[in-house]
Amino acid sequence: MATIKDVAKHAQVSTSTVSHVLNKTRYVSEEITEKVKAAVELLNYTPSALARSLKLKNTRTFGMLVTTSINPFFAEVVKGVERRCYEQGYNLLLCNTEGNFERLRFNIDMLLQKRVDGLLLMSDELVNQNIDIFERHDPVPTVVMDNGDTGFPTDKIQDNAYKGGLIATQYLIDNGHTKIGCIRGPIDKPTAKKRYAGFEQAMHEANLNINSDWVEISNFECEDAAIAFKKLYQKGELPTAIFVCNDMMAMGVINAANSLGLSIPDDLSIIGYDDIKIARYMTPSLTTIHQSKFNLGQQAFDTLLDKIQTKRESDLEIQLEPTLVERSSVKNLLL
Amino acid sequence: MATIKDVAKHAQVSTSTVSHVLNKTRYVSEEITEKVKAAVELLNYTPSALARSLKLKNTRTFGMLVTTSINPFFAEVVKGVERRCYEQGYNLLLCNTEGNFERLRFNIDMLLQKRVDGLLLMSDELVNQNIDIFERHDPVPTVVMDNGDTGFPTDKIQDNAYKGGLIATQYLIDNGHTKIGCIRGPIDKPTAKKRYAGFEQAMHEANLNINSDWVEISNFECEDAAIAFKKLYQKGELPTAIFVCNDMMAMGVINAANSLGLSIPDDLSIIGYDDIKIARYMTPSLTTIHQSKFNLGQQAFDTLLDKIQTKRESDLEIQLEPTLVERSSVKNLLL
DNA sequence: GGTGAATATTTAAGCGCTTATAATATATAA
DNA sequence: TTATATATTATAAGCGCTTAAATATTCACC
Repeated sequence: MATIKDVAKHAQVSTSTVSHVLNKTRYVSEEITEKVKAAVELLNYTPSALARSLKLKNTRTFGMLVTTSINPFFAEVVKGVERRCYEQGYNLLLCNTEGNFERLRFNIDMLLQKRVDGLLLMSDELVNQNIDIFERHDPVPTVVMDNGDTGFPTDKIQDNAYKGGLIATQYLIDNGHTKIGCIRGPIDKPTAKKRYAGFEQAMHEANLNINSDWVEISNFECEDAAIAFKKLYQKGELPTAIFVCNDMMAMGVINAANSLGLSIPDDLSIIGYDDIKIARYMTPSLTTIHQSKFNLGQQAFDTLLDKIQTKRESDLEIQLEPTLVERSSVKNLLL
Repeated sequence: MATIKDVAKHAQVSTSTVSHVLNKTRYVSEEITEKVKAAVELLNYTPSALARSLKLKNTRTFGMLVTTSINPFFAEVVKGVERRCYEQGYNLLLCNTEGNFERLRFNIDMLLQKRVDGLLLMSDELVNQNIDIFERHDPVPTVVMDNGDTGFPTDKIQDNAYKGGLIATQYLIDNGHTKIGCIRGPIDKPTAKKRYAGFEQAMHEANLNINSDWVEISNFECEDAAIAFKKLYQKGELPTAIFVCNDMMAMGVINAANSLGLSIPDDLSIIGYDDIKIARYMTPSLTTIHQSKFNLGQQAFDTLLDKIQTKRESDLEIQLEPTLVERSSVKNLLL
C-alpha cells in the first residue's frame, strides 16, 4: 500500500509538500500540485487515517453504546446519529450491550483504546452502576441519552417521559375512559418510572383510582407484554383502556388481545409510547406518544460535537417534548 | 494521557518490557511483571489501538455498509454481525447508504482510510454500479450479502430467494388458492427478481395464470406497499391471496386492507417474506418465509474472518435455505 | 550588484506502539 | 578460571503521517 513517501518520491517533492497539497493547509504552486496529484492517482494512494489520527490526536470517530440495535426505537435513534456523522465526516462505532454489564465495560474499553473522540450512551445497563470505567480512563466527551442518573457528570439528552405519560393518560380520560390500566416498563428503569409517574399524576388529577389488577410490569418488549396482558386478562374484569408504555409492547398487547377475541379499539383501547415507524402500520394504527427519535439522535450528535469543538466544560441537559399522535387504537366513549 | 513510555519510566524498565507484559508475548520475570502492572494501574494507562494498529497493520475493525439500518431486516442482520464482532474482539463501523450511491462511495473511502480489516456490504446501491472504488484501492477482504452481481470478485452470502418465492407461492396453492396476486420489490433488484421468479415458477407448475392486474411493484417499504395495494384494490376483483415479497410490505398491506374494510385472512390471505421479529406480532400473525438474518450476519462475519486469517484467495458463495413459517394470515380454502 | 522581505519548499522530530537485534547477567561445562 | 550456553532485559528502528523550524528561491528597491 502506497504511503505518502512513495507519493513524494514519485512527484519528486518532500512529504511535507504532499501533505500540504492533500490537506490544502498552505499554498503550493500550481505546477507542484499537479505533480503530486498525478502521483496520487498513479499510485492509488489512500492516506492512512491511522497515522493521521496518531499525530493529530483525534479520530473523527464516535462510539455509540446501545442496549440492542434491533429494537426499532434504538434503531431510529442510531439512524439519526449516523446521518449526522455522515454529514460531518465522522464515523460511528456501534456496540450493543445486550443488557450485559460486562459487555458494556468491555466495549467502552475497546472504544477508548481506539481513541474515539466521543461517546454516545443509550444503554440502560449504565444507570446506577459503578462507572469505574470512566474513572479509570481520562474523561472522554460523552452524552447520555437516557433518563437515569449516571453518577458521573455528563451531557444528557432525553425525552420528557413524565409529561409523555401524563399526556397519554389524559388523552384516554378525555375520551371518556375511567377504567384505565397500564402495562409499564421495569421497576428499576428511570424512563419506565417517569412514564408511569405521569400516568399516576393524570389519574390523580382526574380523581380516578388506579386498580392494581390493571397494572402489569413488563420489559419494553413484544413478547413479555403479550404475556403480561394475558395475565391481566385472566384477573377478571377488564379496563376499557390501557396505557402501554412503549409501542413494541403495544404491538404485543394488540396481538394478544386479538387472539383472545378482543377487538381493538371496540373492546379495548390502547395507547402506546414512542411512535416508532411501524406504529402507524399496526392494525389498528396505533395512537401513541411521539418522541422524535431522529431528532434525539441528531441532537445528541450535535451536543457531543459542540462539546468537543468548544471544549465546553459545563454539562448540557436537553429535554425533548413528547406530543400526542392520534390514530385509531383509542375509542371515544363520549360519542 | 499516559503512554507506554510513562509506564516504562515509572516501572523503571524499558518500553519493550512493558509491551511484552501487556501482550504476554514473551517471558518476563514475576517481579518485573508486578512492577509494570502497578505502574499501569497507577497511571490509568490505556494502550493506544491507533499506534498499535499503525505498527501491526491491522485494526480489528470491520466496516459494514447497509442501505438503512432502520429496516428491521437489516437491523437483525447487523445485530448478528455485531454479536460476532464482540465475541471475536472486533469492532464494527456501521454506515448507512440511504440509497445514495455517492454516499456509498464516500463511506467506503472513509472506511478504507481508517484501514478496516474487512468490509461487509449489504447495500443494493452496489449492484451493477461501476465499482471503481475497489479498483482505486488495494483489495480489502470483502463479503457481499446480496443476491446481485457485483462485477468484482468477492465472497457472497445470500438467501435462496428463488426457492423462498417458490415455497411461499406453493403454500398458498396448497391451501386452495388459485387467484393469487403478488406485491413484489423493485424491478432492478436481484433479490426482488428472484423472489418473483419463484412465484412465477410455482404458478406455472400449478398451471395457474398470473393476472397482471394482481401484480404490483413496490419498494420493500410499508408506505408504498400500502399504496400499491390500494391501486390493486381499485382495479376490481381481488385475488384471494397475495404473496407480498417482504414482511414490511405485508404490514403495510394488512393495514391498508383493514382500513378498506377487508378482514385478513377471511377476505384475503397474505404471506410475507423475511420473518422479521415483529412478523409474529402483527395482527393477524404473519405467515411468512423465514430466512435466518441472525445467521446471515454471523456467517458473513465468519466468512470474512476466515478469509483474513487463512488468506484464502478463492471466493466463497454461501446460500442459506429459507423455510416456511405458518401463522395466521393465510386461510385454508380447502377446509 | 547587494540587501532584506516575502514566498516556496525541505528537513527532521515526534505521535505511541512492536519487535528484531544487541546487550547484559547468570548458570553450566570444560 | 575461562569459555560457552542460557535467560532476561534494553536499545533503537520504523509504522505513515503533520508541522515547526530551517533553508532555498524570488523579487523589489536602493
